[in-house]
Amino acid sequence: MKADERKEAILKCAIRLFSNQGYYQTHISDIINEAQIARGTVYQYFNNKDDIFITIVDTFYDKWINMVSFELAKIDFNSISAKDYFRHRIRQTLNFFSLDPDLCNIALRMGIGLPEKVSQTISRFEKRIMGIIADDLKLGQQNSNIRTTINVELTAACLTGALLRIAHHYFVKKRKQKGYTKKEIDAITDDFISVFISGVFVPREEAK
Amino acid sequence: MKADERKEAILKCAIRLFSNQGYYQTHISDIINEAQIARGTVYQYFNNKDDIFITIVDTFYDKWINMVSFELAKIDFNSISAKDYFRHRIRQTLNFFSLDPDLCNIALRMGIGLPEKVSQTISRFEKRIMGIIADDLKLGQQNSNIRTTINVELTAACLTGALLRIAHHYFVKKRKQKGYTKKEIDAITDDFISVFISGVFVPREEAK
Amino acid sequence: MKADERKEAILKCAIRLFSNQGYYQTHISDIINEAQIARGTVYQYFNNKDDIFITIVDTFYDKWINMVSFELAKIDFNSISAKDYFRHRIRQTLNFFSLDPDLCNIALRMGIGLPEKVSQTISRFEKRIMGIIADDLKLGQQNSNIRTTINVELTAACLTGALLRIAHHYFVKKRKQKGYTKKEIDAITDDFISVFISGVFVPREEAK
Amino acid sequence: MKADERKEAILKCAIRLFSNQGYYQTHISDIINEAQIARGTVYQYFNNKDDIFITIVDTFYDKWINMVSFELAKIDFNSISAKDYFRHRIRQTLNFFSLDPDLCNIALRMGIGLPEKVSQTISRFEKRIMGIIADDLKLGQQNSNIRTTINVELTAACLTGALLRIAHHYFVKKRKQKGYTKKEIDAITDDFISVFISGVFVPREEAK
DNA sequence: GATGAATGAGTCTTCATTCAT
DNA sequence: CATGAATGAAGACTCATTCAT
Repeated sequence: MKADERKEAILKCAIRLFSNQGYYQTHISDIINEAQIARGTVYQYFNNKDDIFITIVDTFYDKWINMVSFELAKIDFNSISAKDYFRHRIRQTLNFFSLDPDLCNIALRMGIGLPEKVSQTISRFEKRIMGIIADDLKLGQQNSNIRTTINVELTAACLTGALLRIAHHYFVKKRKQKGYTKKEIDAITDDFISVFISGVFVPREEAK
Repeated sequence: MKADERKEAILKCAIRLFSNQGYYQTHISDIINEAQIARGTVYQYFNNKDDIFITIVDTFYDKWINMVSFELAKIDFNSISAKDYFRHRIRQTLNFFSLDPDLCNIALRMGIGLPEKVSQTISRFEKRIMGIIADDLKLGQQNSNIRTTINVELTAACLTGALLRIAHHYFVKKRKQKGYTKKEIDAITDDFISVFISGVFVPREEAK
Repeated sequence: MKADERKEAILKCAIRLFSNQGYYQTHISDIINEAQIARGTVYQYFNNKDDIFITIVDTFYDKWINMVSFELAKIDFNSISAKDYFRHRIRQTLNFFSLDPDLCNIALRMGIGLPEKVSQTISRFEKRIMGIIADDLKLGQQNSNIRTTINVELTAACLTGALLRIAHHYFVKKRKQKGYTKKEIDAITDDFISVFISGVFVPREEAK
Repeated sequence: MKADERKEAILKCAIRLFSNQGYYQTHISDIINEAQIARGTVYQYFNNKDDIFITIVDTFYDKWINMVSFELAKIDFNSISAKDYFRHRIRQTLNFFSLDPDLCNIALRMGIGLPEKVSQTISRFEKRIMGIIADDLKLGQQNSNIRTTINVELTAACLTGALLRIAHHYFVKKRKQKGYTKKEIDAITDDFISVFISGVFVPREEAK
């Protein structure tokens, strides 16, 4: 097996294990059993256990950033309404999380108590999500699509919390063998938006 | 020192440590250093490390249940509007979390990767919160205060996620030396409600 | 067993093992087998393997420094000849080394390739010996007892090399069950002095 | 690259590494990085790590033996004085050591704690040096050039200890970029001889 | 009850060596 | 011959738990 494939195989096993058992209860022994390799082989591809974990979260993070940036580039800001824009954002993120329940679980549910460096990668991820939502809210306020009376910090946290929880709820706890269909994700997105829409957006008549 | 006081002292130290360092990175050595007691003494009050942790979360859980039940008993359901009822619920929960940032942190941010029995106490806690919110939503639907068109499960998850995140955001990450005042909590509550209210409740005119 | 006794017992075993097998080939397992204790017990008294080794060398070093300083205080510099002074110095050092062949071996024969911190304690020891010899030589030159024509640096290195090798030769390689007698050490000292004396000191007639 | 050159290249790198880091802290990985070859290639030229180390020391030993024997053959024993004979011996040895500081370091400073077979090659080297010095002393005694009263064993140990330490002191610790000149080595030799000569040899008047 | 010395199963990590390509 | 992926025995260190005093 080539180096890249082997590294990928190790990561694949590690993702499943970290998701199911968490950082501390996933041992190198588990990984080598799962991947059917020798103990030393792991250390040919990763410096240590932390390195494996960080690689996983960082890769997931990078993919998400790419997805978000790419989708933004495709949007025609003249023809899309603020509501549709938000719906699009929410849908894409949910869609992304839905693609890999294990990665979703690792990224969203790893709490405190991890080694310092590991912990940082997790919190960076969550901070970034919330930061982007806050920026979007401010942008919407400038364009008079978002009420200027809302507490942006709190609203961003609400949206983040709700979003991450929805993701975890459906894609981890209620995971489906074959994943969620596009239709199902759209339905979740619509329900999500219908909860927030009136509270966040100014009524249609008042918007430009 | 009497037995009860000693046990309480150990728990107090353990709460701070578990909150700051998490389950795995909090060692019995840390606890005995902090509590200024001998190693063996811990095992006269607790069976093992898990027992300490579970005692902490369970105590917190029981307090919350008591608070919720007690507050419910005081409400005059004839004179309170659905909106005010929800506002009240949210405010009480936030208030409760705000009382002990360490307990709040332990309860809300301990992810997966804990020993099985420990993990259960955490998820039981979160399930219960979401269950109560879902029940409240259904009750509201029966009383025509909550739109029958909403996805109850999802909305409950949204509210739970937003709620837990807000709690963590303000009471753990942005914790204040002297805790939050009643006024500040009210402000957070109002902001929280204003985000959700129109999306969740039917417009006032249509309600009875 | 009390803490001090236990620590002493561990050190005693470690000294013998380090002397016989060197740093790298002495394993914690060897020490616990020899000392009849559990693995963890070692780590109650020492941070790690390095700590054990450094403790041994540092203790030996401190003893030597004390001996050297103490002996110096007892000397009557008015009545002692330079030759006798040197003989005294040599005898004391040889006497000291002869007391514990294992410590002698550890201190004198541990070469390069040890962990940085460990390596430092060894080289500190050797540097100190050579420094004291160089100081003695300079003092002798000021008092016209030592030829001013000698290369002090080189001569100090010669004396150090010869002294340490003699110590190792007799007290480690040709070690005796019951140690060397005072008489035997005196004989070695005299032989040692007789090799160097005429080459180092100015002839008696020319000295004051 | 031809086989011989390749083997030589590996040894060259290994010498530098063993000298700087010692036996245990020099890993096969270090050698292959330094030599820019593949891991397996090392094992086509050497059986194992010990084999590399032993090859290095043995080669150095053989060179030294050749040098010593060759030099001995050139000496006209009728015209050379005992003092000049010793000076010649010392100069040649110092000269030899000065040629390769790394080999000098490996041969002179590798202490105990090496694998059995490795340890033997080192001690063989040192024993041989001391043996030759002892033989020279005895020869000198037969020719009445060396005092018959000296303790030959001790004196040989002194000379060996001093000689090796001088070599290490100047050629390793105070090594020079371009090596030592013949003139500098002569100076060291003269200083060395002047320390020992009068103490070892019978006064000139008494010699034949 | 309180103590703290002792325990040892359990983990991560290292690194010389092998062998199929 | 050269390569480098794979191996796995071996070693240091951790830490919750026990128990004699």
